[in-house]
Amino acid sequence: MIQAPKGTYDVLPADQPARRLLETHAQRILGAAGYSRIETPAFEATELFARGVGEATDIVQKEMYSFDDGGGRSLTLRPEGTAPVCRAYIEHGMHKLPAPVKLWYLSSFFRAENPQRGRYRQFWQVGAEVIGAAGPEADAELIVLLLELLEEMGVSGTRLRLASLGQPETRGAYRAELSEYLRAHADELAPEVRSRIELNPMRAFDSNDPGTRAVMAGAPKLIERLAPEDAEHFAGVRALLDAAGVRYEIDPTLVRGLDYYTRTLFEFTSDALGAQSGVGGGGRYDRLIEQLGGQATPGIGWAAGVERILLAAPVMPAAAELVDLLVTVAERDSRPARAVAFEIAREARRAGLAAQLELTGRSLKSALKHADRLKARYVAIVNDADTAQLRDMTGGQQHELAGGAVVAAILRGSRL
RNA sequence: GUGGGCGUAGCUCAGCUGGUAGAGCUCCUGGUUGUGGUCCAGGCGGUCGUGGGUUCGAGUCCCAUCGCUCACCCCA
Repeated sequence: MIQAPKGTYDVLPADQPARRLLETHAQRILGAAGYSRIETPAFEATELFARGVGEATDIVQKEMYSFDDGGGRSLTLRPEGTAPVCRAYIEHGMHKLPAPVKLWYLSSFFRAENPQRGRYRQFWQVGAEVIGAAGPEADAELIVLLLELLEEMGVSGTRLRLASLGQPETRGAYRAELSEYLRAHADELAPEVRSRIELNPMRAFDSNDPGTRAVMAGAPKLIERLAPEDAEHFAGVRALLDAAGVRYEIDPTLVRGLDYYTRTLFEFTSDALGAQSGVGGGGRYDRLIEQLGGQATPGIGWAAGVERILLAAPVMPAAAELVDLLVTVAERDSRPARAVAFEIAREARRAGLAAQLELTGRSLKSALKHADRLKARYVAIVNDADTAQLRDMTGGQQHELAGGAVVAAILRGSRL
């Protein structure tokens, strides 16, 4: 049996209402704040991600679906949304639009990871980007919008973690300082932490090992090393969030797997999820546009995982679709009756009714049973070319009328 | 890439220490000489993930393999 590829899944009809709700909320919340929807290609030049996301990141190193386009160019199924949006911003000269440019998207992304709860190889993200605004208001606004979306969806047990990374130079210097500190205390660290000192020293902050924790308590924090302007920007963001009554915690150990972040970094987690507890997060990327060949332009954005939001949100009962009319025939083999039934269904739809034609040739008993399950209000049973029975399924009353009068009778009957 | 758990009808599952497959739901037909929602009866539907092995005999034991799932890692 051919199955969906590992880490992918079918969005079945029963799954649609919850997704549609998310899309509706995103459209309303972001649209009201002046964000326009954008859709970029599912694949891009590999170089876009190598340069944008960063050569050294896990995403670029081992998680990209890359392929040759047949002409010697390397393309990659997009693993994230910010770099493509920035590429589109540059390509279409959006810097000439009134700043800032505010965009949102709801798209699927691809990463070659081992799947688990809340983590797929093709997954969906809703994301928002503000390009061309450097002040802390943009940061705070974006955070508040994501919070509103999560609240609107009923995502439970959320926490907001906040940090500032400063500038890449600050971060580089800090990283060297931290590595040096860890090396000096190497014999007190857990082996797996020790082996990652050069690779990812920040992970040492997450360790549960007692010895490591003791060492980390005295370790230098990036937030303490921020340049004055960056510290001021961060204080500005915090002041706005405080004033808005948004609860958050400062987490100096917050790390994200993309190299382009500067200054503000944030992440919402939910304890309703499994190991993949992040529902959405983002940060500022003031160097990215320039790095991709545009004019130096500040930017900030977030992305939230659709699957994770849905996992952490209450399950939606599938609302039954309304069916006004099911059209069937009294005698399965009557061709004239079938022709009239076809015409009645068509006429009903043109009149704005939700009308279905019985298509499988079931017995009349079965057709009525079917209508009952569909929650159809009326069933039209076509006798022959001229007459039909119109049955009201709520009460069971039924009367005979001309086939051409069925739709009019329903419209009369359902008028309130 | 690594580790744990699990793979029996479309779905949810049963099948004791090995004796050559079952239930409920769904679906279809009939009970109603065309008329639903309850009820009753019948029917459709399974190479027991796959391939080897042990055995007179394997869904049941052993090995391998594939898939799903959770976790590590990382992230949405």
